[in-house]
Amino acid sequence: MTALAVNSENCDVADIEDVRTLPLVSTDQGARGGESTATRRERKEKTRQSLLAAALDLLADRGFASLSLREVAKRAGIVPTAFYRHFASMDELGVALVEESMRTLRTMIRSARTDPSDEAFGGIIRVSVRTLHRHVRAHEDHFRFLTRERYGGTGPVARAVAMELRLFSSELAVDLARFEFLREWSTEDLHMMADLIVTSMQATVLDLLEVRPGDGATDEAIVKTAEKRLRLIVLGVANWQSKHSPASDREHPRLV
Amino acid sequence: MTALAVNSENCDVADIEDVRTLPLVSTDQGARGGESTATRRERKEKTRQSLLAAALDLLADRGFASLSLREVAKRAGIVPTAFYRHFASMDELGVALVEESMRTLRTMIRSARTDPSDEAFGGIIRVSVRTLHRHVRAHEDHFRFLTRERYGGTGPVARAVAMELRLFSSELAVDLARFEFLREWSTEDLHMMADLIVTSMQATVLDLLEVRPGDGATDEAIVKTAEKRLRLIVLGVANWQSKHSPASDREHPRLV
DNA sequence: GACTCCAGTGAACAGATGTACACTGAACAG
DNA sequence: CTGTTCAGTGTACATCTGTTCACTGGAGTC
Repeated sequence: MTALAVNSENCDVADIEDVRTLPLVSTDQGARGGESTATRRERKEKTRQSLLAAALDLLADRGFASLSLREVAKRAGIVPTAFYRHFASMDELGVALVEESMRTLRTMIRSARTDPSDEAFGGIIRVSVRTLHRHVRAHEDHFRFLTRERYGGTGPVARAVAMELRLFSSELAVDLARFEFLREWSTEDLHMMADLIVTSMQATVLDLLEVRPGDGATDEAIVKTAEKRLRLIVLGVANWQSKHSPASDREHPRLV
Repeated sequence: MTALAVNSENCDVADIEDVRTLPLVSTDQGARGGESTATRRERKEKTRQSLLAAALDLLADRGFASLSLREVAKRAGIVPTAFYRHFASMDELGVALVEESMRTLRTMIRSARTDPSDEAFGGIIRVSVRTLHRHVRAHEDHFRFLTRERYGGTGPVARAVAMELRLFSSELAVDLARFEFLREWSTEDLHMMADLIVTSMQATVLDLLEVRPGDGATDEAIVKTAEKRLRLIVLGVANWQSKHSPASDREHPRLV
């Protein structure tokens, strides 16, 4: 138990970050072989990545809860006990996986935000859904992990995912607030709308992850449905608005 | 292995149904004690229910995949090996649980359908959401199980849930088709709309299941948000309609 | 009353699991 | 060159898992 505590103190992410502040000039001296030999920290980081990759790999068709430490270690090519050099428990590995997956998701958001799309909601919808589609296909494992653990999980992992997704929805609400004709909406309603959009997007992700080759439903069809769904929501929003404040009966940028 | 096969042949639901066709007059003769003594089939059914209840109980804060046969048996008050008298595997128990939960859900639908609500969508929304709320609170375990396994599970259990939910969504689409001003919608679009509604309802269920006492969010707030979400969707639908077929610009029954 | 059936028992198994412990050897610091 | 650090190894153990097998005793049948 004492040994475990020591491990958890020495092998955290925090540790790696701390170490970065130490003098690491010795790399020039140490890394002479070029490839076979590497600095100790490099090696450690590498097997850490192996562990994460191994876990993600095994998670392709199972829940995180059914993953055993030994299994992950074996697939990563290390002995079970060496696992503790990197994570104090499977839960910690899981949280790290959430962070990694969330990085993917955030990259997607940034990509969608900075995309050259005009002010029209219709353009935004098309671009957003296509961005989503592209990223889901490029990182299926991450998205699968996130959706699965969000609803299926229970431990610290599920909590971490839930928190991040709530944050995500809030950010979207802020984005929405920028739109001219949503200016008069209450924050509460904006959040409601953001949640609806996020929920709808999650459904799309699920659809994309569940298509089996030769299942009838193609990616194209799913994307089209997703766009329709969002257009439906936006139409509701527009109408809602004009109902509550007649002043905004002026033209909206082409909506659909 | 042979023994197992024999068990799975003898202990299915099918078996119980078959037995019903046999002469069961002997009950009059056998059940004399009144309560302590019971017919053999009654006893069996009772411990079967115990098994299902035990599993559902354990599933309160865990995934089905992390449930062990021994655990369930122990909580049901029987020895592990006796489990096989009722189910050939945990998966089979899981599927039975899906059926039981789905019965709850269908009861809810029927209750919502036959409720005295006028033709107005607004009334329907209010009644539906309140019906949902009531049933979720009355059978939290069932709803928790269904949502968790739908998204988190992987095995036959998850497949069973997915199938039932798809069916559910289809039924809703048929219901929607009855509305006057949706008559011109394509089946495809109706399904899209039904999916959106079901998805939104699922989100509501999740919200309801995740409130912790003293979490800020009350049941009332969740119900209100849920109603808003649905109203938003319906508004979108109404507008969509009037966009695609100008003929229907006539008055809709008061929508919100 | 004698015989069959079968839900539930209890001991036993092979395998997997998490984790403690003592170790090795190469990267590292002086 | 010398001593330290530490990622990774191998052994070991207690615990839990699914499943087998032979059994018991009471309900059900004739």
